[in-house]
Amino acid sequence: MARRSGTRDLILERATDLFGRWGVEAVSLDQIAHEVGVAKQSLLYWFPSKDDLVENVMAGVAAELAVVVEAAIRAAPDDPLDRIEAVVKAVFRPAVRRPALLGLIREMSRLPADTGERVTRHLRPLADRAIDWMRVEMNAGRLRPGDPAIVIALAYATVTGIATEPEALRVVGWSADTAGLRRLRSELVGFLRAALAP
Amino acid sequence: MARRSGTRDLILERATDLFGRWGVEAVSLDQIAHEVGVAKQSLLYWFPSKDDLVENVMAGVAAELAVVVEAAIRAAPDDPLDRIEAVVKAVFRPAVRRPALLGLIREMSRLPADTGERVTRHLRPLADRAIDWMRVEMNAGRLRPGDPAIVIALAYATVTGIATEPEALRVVGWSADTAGLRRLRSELVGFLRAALAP
DNA sequence: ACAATTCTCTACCAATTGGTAGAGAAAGTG
DNA sequence: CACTTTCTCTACCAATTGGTAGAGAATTGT
Repeated sequence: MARRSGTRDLILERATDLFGRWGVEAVSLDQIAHEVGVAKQSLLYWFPSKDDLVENVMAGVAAELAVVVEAAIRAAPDDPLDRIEAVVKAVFRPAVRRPALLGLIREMSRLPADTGERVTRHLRPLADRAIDWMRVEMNAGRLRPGDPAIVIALAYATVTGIATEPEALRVVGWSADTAGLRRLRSELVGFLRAALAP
Repeated sequence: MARRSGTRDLILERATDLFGRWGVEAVSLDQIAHEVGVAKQSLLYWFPSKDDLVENVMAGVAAELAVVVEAAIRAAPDDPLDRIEAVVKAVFRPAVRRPALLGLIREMSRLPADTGERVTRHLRPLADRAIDWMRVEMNAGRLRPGDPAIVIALAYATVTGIATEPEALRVVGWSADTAGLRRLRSELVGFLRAALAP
């Protein structure tokens, strides 16, 4: 078995940040190796190709996100709007601390089709459960009725978009200090509550 | 003066699509030249460097978007929600026909800071007017009150996100046929109306 | 202590990158 | 016609890309 090397984890960590910030194609193996402080060939020892590295990074991100979301759901109250707020807040924290997290998910659409497909599979169960849940709540009249799948996608797009587009926020004159962050999160929650309330 | 060559326009057009779809870094000059059906050095005649090409592409996109939005606003009714719906519909059409359009705006955050800054300047007047307008409507009680700048950014993130993340939509099982598109647009409008209504 | 395994390295490679130099065609102008 | 401007090309180039080959440490189990 692997000696549980820290190198591997370090590579994954730095690669996640770099890929998420600049895009997969824009980041070279040399660059990652240099940031990790190791020779490029050590990367290629742990991940036999760049594609392989990318796939592992993606799987890691998907898994981390799934854990965060599931924990938030379990701990959240029953009211659907409160629950959504809990999930958003749970995702917001790691997303802001590490913009690469959500940025990476956007990278999926640029991956070769089969790699994207494989990563997608990690996310689909999560999405399916979210859709089922939303359908139930809509039918019970506790959420604004609509196509649950699309509404989930819209809510996701709002959260991901706002968390990964510092440029858009700069254009409207927003600043990234602590107060700004709090205001952003609170407006985001308010926006979603209004969009989803029955 | 330039002979008003069609080559230049063709290069801009193909480059816009390719940059928007795959990201600026991922697309090579050779690739663009090949798709245009011209030698790479002809690109470099019209645009002395890749950076220069990128900047022109960005400026073109910003200008096109500005025109579409302003036209929609001028033609729209007075009620703020109707007006927002008109803008969304106006943007949705070109965005779907040409996903690169909005995708490119996301690329801005990956550009070298000064290039991004310059492109940003084309968009800022548009954003400023949108914010002022939204503040007025909020104060008049015709839109849900909040921080107008952030709310604009949130609405923008929703529209851009949903129009540029086919992957997210695929995960929730959405299909890109005509009926799917209509449903998507209608859900998007409903979502925004609910989010912004007073 | 010893051999096997695990890990990281230097040295190299073909292909591709953005970009330069400059020749030659095509068109407009006197 | 000659002459200038506008445009596209072939031929290169240094730097960087992802990746291979294989030597040499470090660590492990026996």
